[in-house]
Parts: sequence; C-alpha cells; structure tokens
Amino acid sequence: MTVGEVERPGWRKGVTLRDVASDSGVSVTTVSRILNGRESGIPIRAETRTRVLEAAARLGYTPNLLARGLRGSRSSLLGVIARDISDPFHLQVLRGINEVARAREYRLFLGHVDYRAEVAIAYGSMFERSHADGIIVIGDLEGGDPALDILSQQHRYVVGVTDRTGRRQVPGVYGDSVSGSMLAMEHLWSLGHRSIVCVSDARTYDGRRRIEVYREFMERHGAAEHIAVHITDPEPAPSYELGTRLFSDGAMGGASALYATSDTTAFGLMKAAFEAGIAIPDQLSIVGYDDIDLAAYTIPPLTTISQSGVEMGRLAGDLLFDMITRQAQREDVADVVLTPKLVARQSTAAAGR
Amino acid sequence: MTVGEVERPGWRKGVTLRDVASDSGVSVTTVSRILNGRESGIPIRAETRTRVLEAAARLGYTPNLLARGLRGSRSSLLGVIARDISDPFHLQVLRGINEVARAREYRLFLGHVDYRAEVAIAYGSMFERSHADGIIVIGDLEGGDPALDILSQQHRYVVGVTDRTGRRQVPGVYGDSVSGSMLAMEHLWSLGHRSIVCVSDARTYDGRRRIEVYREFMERHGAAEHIAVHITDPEPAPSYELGTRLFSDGAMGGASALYATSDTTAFGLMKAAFEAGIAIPDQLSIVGYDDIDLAAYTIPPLTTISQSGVEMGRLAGDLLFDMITRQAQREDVADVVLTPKLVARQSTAAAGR
DNA sequence: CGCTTATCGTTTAGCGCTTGACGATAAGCG
DNA sequence: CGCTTATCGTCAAGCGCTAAACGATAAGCG
Repeated sequence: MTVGEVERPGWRKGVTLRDVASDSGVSVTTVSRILNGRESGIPIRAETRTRVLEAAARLGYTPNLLARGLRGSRSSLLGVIARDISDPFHLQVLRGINEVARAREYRLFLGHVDYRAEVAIAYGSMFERSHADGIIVIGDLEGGDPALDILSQQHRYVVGVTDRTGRRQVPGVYGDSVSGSMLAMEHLWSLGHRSIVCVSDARTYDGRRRIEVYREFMERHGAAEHIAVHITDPEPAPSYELGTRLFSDGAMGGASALYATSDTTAFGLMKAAFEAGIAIPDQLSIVGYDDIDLAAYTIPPLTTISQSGVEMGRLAGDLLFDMITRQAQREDVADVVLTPKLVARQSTAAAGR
Repeated sequence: MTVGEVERPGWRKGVTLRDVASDSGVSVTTVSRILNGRESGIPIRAETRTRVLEAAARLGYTPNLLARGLRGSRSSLLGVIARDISDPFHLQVLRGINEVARAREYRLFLGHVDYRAEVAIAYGSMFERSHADGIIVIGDLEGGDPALDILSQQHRYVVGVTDRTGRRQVPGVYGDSVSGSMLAMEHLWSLGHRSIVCVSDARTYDGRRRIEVYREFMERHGAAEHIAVHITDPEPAPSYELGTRLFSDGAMGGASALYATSDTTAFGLMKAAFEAGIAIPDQLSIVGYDDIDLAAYTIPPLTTISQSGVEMGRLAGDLLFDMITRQAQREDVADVVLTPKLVARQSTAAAGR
C-alpha cells in the first residue's frame, strides 16, 4: 500500500483473506474453509479455527462479494424487474421480495420498467451480465409475451408475479383474476345490481383479463346492455377524467354499479362521482381491486378484492430460491395461485335504495 | 465444455473475451482494448478493430460485470437505502434515482429498511462489500445521526435525500421543511385561523422539525393555546385513530385548522373528520405535506406543500455521480436545497365560514 | 516394521477482466 | 547502415476468492 496508489471509489478497507491468513499464520485456503466452508470435508483443529476466527474479527475482515460471485457458483444477486413501482400493489410485492432476499442475505437489483418492454429486456441482460442467480418479474409488460419470452431465454430462473398470462412461459405466483372478478361481480349482482359498468386498464394483462370476465358474467346472466370501458393507466388521473365524462353526459346509461379493476382506478372514479353529485353507495355502488392500504380510508371505505402483495412477493422469492437450490427445470415447478377474497366495505349497497 | 461439468445457476452463455480473441485471432488484451479501451494510448489498426468487433457481435459477447467490477476501479453499482418505500414520497425519489442510474448504465441495489437503523447499517456494509461506488440514503433513520455516522464511515460517497438534519454528515438533496412549514402555517393564518392543531410523525426528523416550526410560529404570533400531536407513523391508520379521538372528545379545543406534516397523515385525519361529521373545509381546514399523486383526488382535494420527489431523486443521483467522477471530498460538495411550494386546493378555507 | 488410515493443511489452478510493461516490425534519418 | 521513432500488439500480473488435488505428519494394525 504505497501512498501514490490509485484510489478506488469508496473506501476499500482492503482487509482480504490474505491479510487474515498472514496474520494468523495459515494459508488463504484454510481461512476460507474456516470462515465459510461447509462442515463436511477437511477437518480443522479447534485451536487453529479459533485463532483464525479471532484474527478475522480483529482485522474486521469482510468478504468481497464481487470476487465470491465471480469465483463461486452463486452470486447471491437477484434481479427484480418491476413494471411500475408507483402501483401500490406492486410495491407491496417488492416489499415481500425484499424481505425474503434479506433473510437469505441476497442483494436485490431493482429495475423499474415503467411499462416499456424494451427496458425490461435491457434490465434482463444487465442482470444476466451481473450473474444474478435469478430474476423476478412483477407485473406483465406491455407487448406482454414476447418480452417475457426473451427474458426467459436470457435466464434460467425467472419467476413472475402477476395475473396468469396467456401462455405459461415461466413459473410464478399468480392472483386469480378470474375468481377475483367473479367475486366482485357476484357481490354486485347479489345486491340487486343489473346494470353494471366496468372500467379497466387496457395496458395490463390483468386489466384485460378482468374486463373479459366481466363481459362473460354479464352475458351469462343475460344482462343485455353492459358497458366496458378501457383506460390507459391504473392511476387516478385518467380514471377521474373518464369518470367526469361518464357521469356528466349520461354515458352511464342508468347503471347502478361500477366495477373498477384496480383501487387507484376506483379512487379517480369515486372522486368524479362525488363531484357529479352522485352519492356512493346510495346512487352508485363501486368495487375496486387489490385492497391497497388506502382503500380502507376512502370516503366511503372501498369494497374491493383483496390479494396480499407482500405475501405474493414472499412466495415468489421462496419459489425462486427453491428453483435455484433444486436446480429445477421450469416445467417441474408448480405455480402458486392465490385466491383473492372480497372485502366488503361501504362503497357498495343494495340497488335501488 | 464437457457434459458432466458443474452447472451454475442461470445460463452462462460463456462467451468470454477469450472466445472472441481466439475467434478473431488476436489476444484477449487487444479485444478488451478495442471493446472498451479509451481512445488514448495504444493505437489499433482499423482492419483489426472491425474484425474483432464483428467477432464479438457474431458470438454475442457480453462483458461479465462481476469480473469487471472486481478488476477495475468502478463497479457501476449504486446502493439505495430507503427508510420506507411504502411512503409515496420516498417512492418518487426512488424513481428519480432509478432514472439517472439507468441513463448511466448503473445497477441499483435496493435496501428497504423499514425505519430500523441496524438494518440500514447492515445494508450499508453489504453494499460496501459489493463494492458499490456510492450510496444514497432516502429519509432519515430512526436513531438518526448515529446510523448515518456509521454509514458515512463505511463508505466514501454517501448522499442523503431527506430534510436537512441536525449535523450535516453527508452531502445531500434536501427539502426545506422550515420554509415548507412556514408556507403551510402562513396559509392557514392568512385565512384567519388562529387555533391550529399540528399532527406530525414523531418517528422521522422531518416530522419533528416541522412540528417545531409550527410551535415557533404559534408562539411568535402569540397564539396562546396550541396543540401539537405526535403519531408514530406517516400512514393513514394511526392518524385515523388519532383523529377519531381528537374529534370526539373535544380534544381539538375548538381549533379550526389542522396542519398534518404528511399527506398520508392528512388522509387519515380527513376520514376521521368526515365520520365525526366535521365538514372540510367549512368547519375545519386541513393542510398536508408532500403533494403525493393522490392528494389531488381526495374529497375535497388536499391543500398541501409540494416537493417533487422524482426531481429530488434525480438531483441526488447527479450529485453522487458528480462526487464519484470528481473524487470529491465530502466537504467540497454543496448541498442542493429545494424550496417547497404551496399548492392550494379545496381542503382549506377562510375561518368562521 | 512396512503398510494403511485418519488428521490437518498447503499448493495449484482459475473465474473474466484490465493495465503497465514489454516485444516486434517497419519506416525515417543523418 | 546503425540508430531512433512510430505503430500494433502480446505477456504477465493480479483483483479476492474457492475447490480439487496433493502433501505431511502421526497413529493404528497385523
């Protein structure tokens, strides 16, 4: 360590295995074995072990994770590709993943994609080049399947967290949008609503799937006239604007209930309804989807379909780790499908009050 | 590549510099120089260059980022330590950071701390061991300064995004809570409110600072009785409960306005007020802080103090990159202080309506 | 007493990449 | 024609770590 040496960014304390080895008078290999070798194999004298352990502690040795990743078969790196972390539900998933990763001392790469498939692919290859042990994709991507095809080709261990997509390209943790939507529709139907409007997000597979279930439900029940509307984002802004139009020019066609395929969408619609002087739930019932934290704090509290994002994130992490440790083939891994629940709050009421 | 070889997780395509070198008939060194050597230095014949470039493209070579990080002086890795990503404001900051990191082809490590200082420190050392080039800390940590002390000791390039803390330990991008709180208070005062309650989050420095400004303001204006209340979380749940108590047993002491030091806190209070039959803004004015996306969609829309999280994240990233490339000393770096703005919506009105 | 068997550790090799030091060839010059 | 100078590239070292292969010493055994 001469003075004129090139300084690297950050302070490398520079305590390496070699330092510990020379300090305790054994070889680098021995130190490595003692510090993290599995018990099976070469035995080490207890005296040597404690001496090395002591030296490591005294010098404050910390392993260089980069070197370990380069050498070893595991990098302890996980890539997370998130469609949109602004979506509260996806954020919960991220928290769940973070939790299990932390428990296993894995580091998490975050890639926020903002719906763009090509960004997702770029992150995928970046994570691959970083030797990430696995990749989790939260939410389906715009353009959908082709992007996931590429991603699943780039990397062996890919897990999805989303609605069940058309083709099953990778294993994953899925919320069952079909049964969730059925719950929402049956809830409204049983309350006596016969004219129901559905507002969904056209950008995501989930949104498209849910509105599809809505259509089928309405047809099967012979509800002649039904209106299904797509918006472009699961955010309050576009749905609020849509709501303003919907409620002003009679575009609702006398509908008494609204099924919004995400809670944030419901928020925008509720506000538009309020401004149009439409009382919820007296004149209009509304059901959301996701049960995000704020759903219980709207006025009135939102009836919605609940799926625990944190839990799904945890399960996705577990699934991925399981695949990695078992070196499982994609085909041998069973999906985890969570059945959502209906959380009835005060935004829905019997029709014709 | 024998058949029985140990398989590593993920599919290593295994196209290395050596493969490209042997394919194009030059040395590994030359390939490395051509692919990413700076122009200065050893010249390369154009014919050789194109030949190598072609081979690299044909074989689909991608650099091993782990190896590069190990060898080189830069890892292209950034650590983000986030107090709480569930906080919409912090999430925006994260998005801003993600944006600039992506533009520079940096990978982002995410560490979600959930307020625990020891977790933050654990992430700090993990990122350090991963040779992260820099670290960004979003939000102050519980216990505050000591944790940041350790963090700033572990790593040379640390940047904070938060309110300005007591001691200045690391450079950062700061929202000016003092002027923000002043805006909020002056707004209420100028509307004629004299009895104002402040609800803040005791857990964060921001919350404590803002309530302090509130106290000073009230004292300076000779507002004899003022009530300042702390809650334990910037979430709607605890503030809702607090609100229920506050509005029921006359604990408000006839106050006509409320200053909530975060929007989510305001949400909980608004709901409690609604349920207690208190009309906003007719009987009670309320001001929030942060101007998160949903603030415009509450009923009524929330008057709040606006600071752009995305912008702050971007600035923090820029600041950090600037420090790294300039190899700047911490003391030579100027903070970026953003002055918040008041966004007047409909949750506030003149007193005594 | 020469042999195997356990015990405890070291030597060696190499992950994929970068970089300073070192050829080797051809041209330029007095 | 011997010398410098420019041009184009290779060699060797090493980042810090892991793991297979290989000693070396002492004890156990017929």
